[in-house]
Amino acid sequence: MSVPVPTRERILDSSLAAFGLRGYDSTSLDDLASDLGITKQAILYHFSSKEHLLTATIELAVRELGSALAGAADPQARGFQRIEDLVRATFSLAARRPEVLGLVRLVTRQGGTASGELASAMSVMLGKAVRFVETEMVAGRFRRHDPRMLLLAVYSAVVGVATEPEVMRALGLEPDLRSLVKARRETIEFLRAALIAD
Amino acid sequence: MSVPVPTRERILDSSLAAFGLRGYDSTSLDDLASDLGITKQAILYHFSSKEHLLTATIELAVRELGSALAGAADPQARGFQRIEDLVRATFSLAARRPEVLGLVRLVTRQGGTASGELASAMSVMLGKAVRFVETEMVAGRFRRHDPRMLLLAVYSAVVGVATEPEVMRALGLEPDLRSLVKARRETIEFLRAALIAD
DNA sequence: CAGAAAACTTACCAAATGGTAAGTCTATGT
DNA sequence: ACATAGACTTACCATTTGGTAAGTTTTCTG
Repeated sequence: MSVPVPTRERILDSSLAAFGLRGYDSTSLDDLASDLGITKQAILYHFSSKEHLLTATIELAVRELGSALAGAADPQARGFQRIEDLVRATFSLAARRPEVLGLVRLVTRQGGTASGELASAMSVMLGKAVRFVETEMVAGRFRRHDPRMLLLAVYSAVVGVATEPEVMRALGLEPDLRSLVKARRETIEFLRAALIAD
Repeated sequence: MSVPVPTRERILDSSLAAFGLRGYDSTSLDDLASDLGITKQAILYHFSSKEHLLTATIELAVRELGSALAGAADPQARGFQRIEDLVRATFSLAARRPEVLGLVRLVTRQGGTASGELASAMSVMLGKAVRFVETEMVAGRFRRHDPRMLLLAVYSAVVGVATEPEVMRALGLEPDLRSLVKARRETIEFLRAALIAD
């Protein structure tokens, strides 16, 4: 027998999916409630306002993102292997739970009140990444660039490829699993070419 | 004396800025109207519904995007120079009119009814780009990749860098003009490293 | 200058939305 | 058995939203 999932968690799951895939303003509490088979007031019982729900949802997304990336980042790995691990983890997350990256993107774009936590969480992750990339450059394993700009480009390329199915369609590629696998491989090759000094 | 701008165009300008920067659902017709100092019904006089307004706004964005890129793409240019021209044009557009790329992104992400025209316009542009990249690869001026995947990565990297100020902030970079210029230069170097076979 | 079309505004309206207040049901501890 | 607290639902409510209907003013045209 499966343990029943507490309503609070079910609400957070649903709102992560809805906010991440469709947007905050496009998702009404009534929509969420009827998806879950409860009433809007049940949501407001657990989260005192829609904005509080968004805050809690962002916290959940930060946890999911953090654990997805932390699980992939072997601190022993050096050079391009570590980048590849992270890219794979990001693509895996994009395939399994596209809403997580969608919400990250939503929040990073809109700024907003509730984004403080995500912003600081990202700052921490990116700070580590900057130091790693710098070390690799000093060691001569990566081409020399501005580490922050490099990461911005890498971040954009990976998240973009992983989360823009419509652009894939415009390119005549169906955004199915096989194409995503191919996109991942190509993205990794692309990054390898950009990063590795011959 | 300056010629007065027709209301219809002023509405389109405002809605392009609002839809592109804040999103469709987050922008009410009343908001747009009061920004323009007219009533909501004046908007509905020119555009029979909010969705029609979105359609017309997308058409405007497509025109702006098309002319910005067409102006940059010298058909004589070969090899990486042409990529560089396009990247410069994209960054210039992102700095001058961030809402255009914002709207493109909004539409490519959400799909939606009104996206048909943008999707087909993008298909045309991307189709040309694919053929160009293929030619360059055959001529040995670019590294061999899947051209579509390569373009997806390039598109994502450029649009991402050009339109995600919050990620720049998380990296400790202020999204001002100087940083944008630097981001442009680094992005071009990044792409050059990825594309050019030594 | 008449009048008709274009470009609006004022006045509404129904539905949706976030939120409040109060009640109901159920489990639990005493 | 009973009070109590948690987890809801039913019943509302004020505001916002996209949209309609009916005027009113401006502009063009014959």
